[in-house]
Amino acid sequence: MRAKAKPVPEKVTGFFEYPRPSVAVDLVVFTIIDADLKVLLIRRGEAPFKGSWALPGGFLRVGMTPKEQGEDVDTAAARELSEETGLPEGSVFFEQLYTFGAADRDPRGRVVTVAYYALVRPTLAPLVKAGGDAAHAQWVSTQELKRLTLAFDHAEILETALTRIQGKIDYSNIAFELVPDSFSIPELRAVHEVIKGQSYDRGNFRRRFNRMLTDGIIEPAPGKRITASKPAKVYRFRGTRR
Amino acid sequence: MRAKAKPVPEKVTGFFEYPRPSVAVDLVVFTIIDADLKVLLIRRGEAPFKGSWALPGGFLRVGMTPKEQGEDVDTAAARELSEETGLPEGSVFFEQLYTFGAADRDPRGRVVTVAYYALVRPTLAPLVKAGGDAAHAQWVSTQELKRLTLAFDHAEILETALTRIQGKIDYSNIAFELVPDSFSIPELRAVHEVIKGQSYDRGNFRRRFNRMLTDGIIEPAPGKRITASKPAKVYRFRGTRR
DNA sequence: CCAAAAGTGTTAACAGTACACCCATGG
DNA sequence: CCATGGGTGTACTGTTAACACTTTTGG
Repeated sequence: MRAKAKPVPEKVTGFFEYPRPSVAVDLVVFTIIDADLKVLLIRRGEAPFKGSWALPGGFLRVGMTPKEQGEDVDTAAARELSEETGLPEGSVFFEQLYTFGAADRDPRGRVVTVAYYALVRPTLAPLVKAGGDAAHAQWVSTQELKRLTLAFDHAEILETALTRIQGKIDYSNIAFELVPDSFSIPELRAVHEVIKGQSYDRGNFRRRFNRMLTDGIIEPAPGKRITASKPAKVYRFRGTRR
Repeated sequence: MRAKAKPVPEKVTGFFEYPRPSVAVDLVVFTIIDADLKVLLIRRGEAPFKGSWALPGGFLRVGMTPKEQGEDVDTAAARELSEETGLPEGSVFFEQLYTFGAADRDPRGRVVTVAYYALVRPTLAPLVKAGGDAAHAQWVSTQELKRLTLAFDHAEILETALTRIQGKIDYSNIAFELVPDSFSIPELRAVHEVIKGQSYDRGNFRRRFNRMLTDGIIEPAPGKRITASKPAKVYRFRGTRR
């Protein structure tokens, strides 16, 4: 059912003649501060939804000519992520989440948004508000978030992101994106607990961890964690450090 | 060369003034015929990639006014799916896959495509070519597909879809979308084997299946399968029959 | 030495794997 | 009655889960 509908000029299907939607990129940026899962939100300064919280994001930059067609959607996400957090590109893990395309999701006009989620290491999280464009961005706890009303369909996007990371933490390495470069087993366990909203048995978690050790996914790191009690050994993740 | 964007009424952020990409929907439609996983492909009739195989798809219909903003992206996928297969809407399972947004993925201009995958019951598969617009659509085996060159980035999209269903079949119910309404255990096992490209032990697969029985996910159905040997009992999936 | 949190050990239930064997049917 | 493929049983192994116990630190 391509361009059958329309009379077609030579060679080109003619799809340029149809109205096109705007394409946006929205970001669900997570971090963990004080053993609490937080999301980066901005306060909207303009209508619609003026004054309410929203996910950071922006529009895809599109070129005018076939030669210069603008940026990749992934590139746009990386750019926005860097702009909104003030952190250098490449320092934060991110991944495409889902595309939201309800016709009426933006009252201003037709906007299809490609949502991404990102995980900021707690080491970097405090630096975020220093960024230029990010002056209005804030870390909001996912706890108090239930009481807030978000702009557009951003509540749904956020819910999708939460579900995604809750699912992926069990079979992927995303948990390592939420701890410092070297970390103790209890620290990693705390990350799992915060994200899943449940507690894990110390011993059993440790055994799972040990399998990763023998599999070479993680390795011992120098140093210890100074706590109020017995100090914990620290480890390092031996994986793709983008 | 393309329609300059529209002037914008007051109050609006002005994103309408920027050039916008076209948004397409592409479909990876799977079925199983003769114990072989097949994908629905079309032969392109126009440049670019004239004559080569491509995924079915089409452009998102976008309205011109804030009141009439066109169809949801999901709706567009459902519509395309119905048009390309000739099957009624709602008869085929489909789900969003991933959004492909490389700037140069279409030489004609900027096109961001939201890819979906769909699973057609083998009962319906033979009816597909009867559909009006689908006269040029064909089921192609995923085996011989490796030897073909697909248009645009469709090879990558297809690969992503394959990986997705191979992953999901283990923890979801998508396998039931590739068998008739009533099916035997060996038939279901064949689906798993075709998709994963490996064989499963009869007895062990049966045990897994039995757990679903006691969990009430499936239930016995009337009838038997007539084979060249001992007839198999048939079952029914008690789930969302979209 | 005592509280607190790291780290170890033990056991039972369950799920995955491999494989041997029985059963119903068509030819 | 035999080949074929459905259906069952069993023994081994690894994983999960619950929980008790030991060790090392700071105060």
